[in-house]
Amino acid sequence: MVSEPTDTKSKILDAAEELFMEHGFEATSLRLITTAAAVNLAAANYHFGSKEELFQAVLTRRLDPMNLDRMQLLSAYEVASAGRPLTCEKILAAMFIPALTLARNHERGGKNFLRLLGRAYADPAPFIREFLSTQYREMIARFRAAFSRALPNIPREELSWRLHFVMGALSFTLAGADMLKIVSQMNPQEATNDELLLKRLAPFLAAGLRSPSTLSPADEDVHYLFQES
Amino acid sequence: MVSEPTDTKSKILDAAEELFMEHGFEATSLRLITTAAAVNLAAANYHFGSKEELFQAVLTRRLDPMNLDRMQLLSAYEVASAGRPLTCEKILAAMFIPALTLARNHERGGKNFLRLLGRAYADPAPFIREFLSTQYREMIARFRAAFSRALPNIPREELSWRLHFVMGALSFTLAGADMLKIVSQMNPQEATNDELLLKRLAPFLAAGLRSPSTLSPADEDVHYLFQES
DNA sequence: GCTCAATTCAAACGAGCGTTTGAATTTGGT
DNA sequence: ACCAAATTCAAACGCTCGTTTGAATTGAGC
Repeated sequence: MVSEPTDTKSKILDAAEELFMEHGFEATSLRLITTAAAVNLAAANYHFGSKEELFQAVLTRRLDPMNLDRMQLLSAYEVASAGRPLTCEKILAAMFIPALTLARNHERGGKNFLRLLGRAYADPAPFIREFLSTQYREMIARFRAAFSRALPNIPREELSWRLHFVMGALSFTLAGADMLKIVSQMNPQEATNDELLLKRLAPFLAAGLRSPSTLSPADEDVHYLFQES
Repeated sequence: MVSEPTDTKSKILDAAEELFMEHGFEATSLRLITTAAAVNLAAANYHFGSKEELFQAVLTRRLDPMNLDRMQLLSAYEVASAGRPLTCEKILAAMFIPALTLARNHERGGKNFLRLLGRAYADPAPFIREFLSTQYREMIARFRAAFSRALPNIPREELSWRLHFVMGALSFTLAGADMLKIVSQMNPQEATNDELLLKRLAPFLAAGLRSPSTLSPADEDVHYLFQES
């Protein structure tokens, strides 16, 4: 049993995390948050300044440690490999394990936060996009360099696309199992098993990352997507 | 030059499509839409009933024909293959080509709509999720069956996951190139070239789809993601 | 040219929003 | 015990929202 927070600031953050996840940024009012947190409405503005700053605080609280963990884990793998390039699976593990740890450690807020994060990726609000951009820049740069060493035959440009696809599949997957109800009648027990989910996602993405670059030798010759019959 | 619509209903749909794409559902007001469309505020409720119904009308207008095209294209490929299972690339082409056609045909609204659609996937509003779920159910079922024939060695369950990842990477990619600015300093000319984008995405996803199923023989034996050193 | 339904319009409704205010209360140092 | 800073609180401010209303305008059929 996780002990409930006692200070106003944490109570607001916890309630905001859950409600932002459930309804999105725009559709979640400060009155809804402060009522759920059992604090006064003005406390939100007093402690965080504005609704936007509260949202950023919700993200920062868990995102900063997670991305730090990712980079430290990647560094540890690189040290252990003694100069040899890492496998794609290893690099993906450095991305996924901190996310899994987050999902498990804070049983109350962990999964909620990952869903919130996945949805924030697709939010059109400029302040959200700028915030995420700066939060991720350093981590993405580190992982891009690692993938570049792991896949020396993939041109930089194509690797950028593939890293983009990886982030897409990951965030979409973390954003929630709702789409699963469309795609399949998934076993609900398994659908909530994040570890198994990422164990399926990692090999899928590793295979895509390793696939030979079709565009680098002669971009203009690749028309198989539109071939006839 | 595409001729501007003259009737009120189309003017509202066009303005709503662009503004919903730019700001999201909650953050876009009917006043903003009707002002941009140069029509009276009440016209939105008169023609569409409510803001939610207007949003659904925006999606339906292009989504229904696109998904019909996808299914017809898949059927055409299946007929042409004369009973032999299709390749993953072929099935993915049946998913992607109608999206590309949409992006190119309506030069004004095409790309806007795809970005709107990609963002709608991640919108937490229940009415949006239910709407998309019913809109996609038939198409997803058809493509799942096609992939199942193309990949007989992948267990049904794992194929559901992989189809989920495909939808994730696709919708994330369609939702906009904003994340690309994080992932890389992408060539902006290329970043807006949807055809080339999907020509990079399709091989990436096909490789992931074809990768051997690691979990089917003995689920509990796969711990490589957490192996030491 | 009249009729009647369809459409457009300006105006308003009630509600909820983020934020601010200023007083009341609590807290921690001396 | 006292003071000053930090925090909580009820109330309100100004604003925008989606929706509704009822009259004005349009337009096709007879």
